[in-house]
Amino acid sequence: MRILIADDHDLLRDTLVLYLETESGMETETAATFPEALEAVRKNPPFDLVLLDFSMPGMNGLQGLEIMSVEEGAQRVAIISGTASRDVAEQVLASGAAGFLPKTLSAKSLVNAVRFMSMGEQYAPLDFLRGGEDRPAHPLAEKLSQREYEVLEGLTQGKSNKEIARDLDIREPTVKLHVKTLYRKIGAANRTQAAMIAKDEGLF
Amino acid sequence: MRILIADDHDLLRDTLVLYLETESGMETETAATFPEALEAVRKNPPFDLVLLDFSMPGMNGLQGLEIMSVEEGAQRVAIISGTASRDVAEQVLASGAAGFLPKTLSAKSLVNAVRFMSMGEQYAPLDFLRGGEDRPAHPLAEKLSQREYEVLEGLTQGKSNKEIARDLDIREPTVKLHVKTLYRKIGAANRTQAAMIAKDEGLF
DNA sequence: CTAAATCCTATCCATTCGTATAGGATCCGC
DNA sequence: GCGGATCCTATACGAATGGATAGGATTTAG
Repeated sequence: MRILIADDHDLLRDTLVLYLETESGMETETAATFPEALEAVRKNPPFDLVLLDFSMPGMNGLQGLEIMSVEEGAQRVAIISGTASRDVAEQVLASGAAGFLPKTLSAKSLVNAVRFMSMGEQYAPLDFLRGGEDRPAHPLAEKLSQREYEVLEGLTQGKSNKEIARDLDIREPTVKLHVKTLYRKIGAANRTQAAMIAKDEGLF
Repeated sequence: MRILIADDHDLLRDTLVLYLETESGMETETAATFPEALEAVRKNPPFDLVLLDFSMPGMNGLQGLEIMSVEEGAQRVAIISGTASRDVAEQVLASGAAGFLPKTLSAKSLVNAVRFMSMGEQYAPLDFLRGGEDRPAHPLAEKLSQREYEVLEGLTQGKSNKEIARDLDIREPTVKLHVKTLYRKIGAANRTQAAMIAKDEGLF
């Protein structure tokens, strides 16, 4: 089974390659950037599975996934990420990727996931997706109400109160109240700080 | 040599442990959160070196480093991070940590760095620090003037124009102009978007 | 040296943001 | 059913932000 691992973290790449080859006898190739990965797929196909880091040079988030997906030499493409949130994972899976692998996955689970995906299945850790379907389950997010959570998402996208109000179909004064109360809850002094905090906490 | 590896990415932990033990015969212990790491250090000392992930549950950035540094069982403490920037690295080193290890380091370099640090030296990859000493050298940052760069840093910290003006010792109207022009340069519509863009690009 | 470019400073004004305050709606446990 | 909690709505106002415009200082190219 041939696998291409594209990740700019040498540390992970080096150790993961060793693990996959010694523990499960897979044949691996590596790349540190998205262009390198593309080149590897074109020069040395085919790969049973291509693992792309969500945040590496040239990747540009979902864009890289789209490009790699149409390559002949890449039968299946999966995203691996250390920071991405549930929102991102859902977008990845909706784009038809073979799977989404957070780096909080154990090495053993990853091997199983790789096998699973190369058989044509779509993989994602259930607890990762379930985590937010009903409730945020995040240390910070769980203090916020549903509305406040939605408003905070708007803040992280740099939207104005008016835009958020339109998107959520509520009045602007209401948005302003939610904004103010969520500042208190997360300890922000203004909207920029709120957005940065949410980002640091890995929300959205 | 006993090493404690604290990182919430199981994938890295599993593979790194295997690597360190088989390739260089080090004795490792692991933790997935900062509290776990603290417990390990107290229950099972001493460790020659403690590696702390900069962003893991309970870590709180530099705060975790300070706490761990005063522990008896942790002779030396180093920070490991996949996303932190040069600014953070400098703060870490200034706090008296044994070293700063980006995850872009190769596995081989990491082993060398671990040995180096356990001998009492302070380690940091030179190219990582040098990268921004004279010039930003960043695709996005190099379009900005020095002042605009400094103002943008203030934005990412959620400061008001007035605060930024005070910190840089310039007038507030000037800050407002820099803010406006840097919006144009980086394609932001407001300060929150500017901050998020800078964050995404890994500045600061 | 002159001219262009870049940066710092400044003023004016419309819009947005942040906060306080308050009434009404809904859902819950008791 | 009746508090109590939570959420949505609204008004009002001072503070901060975003944009337009313009003059002066400094640097760089020719």
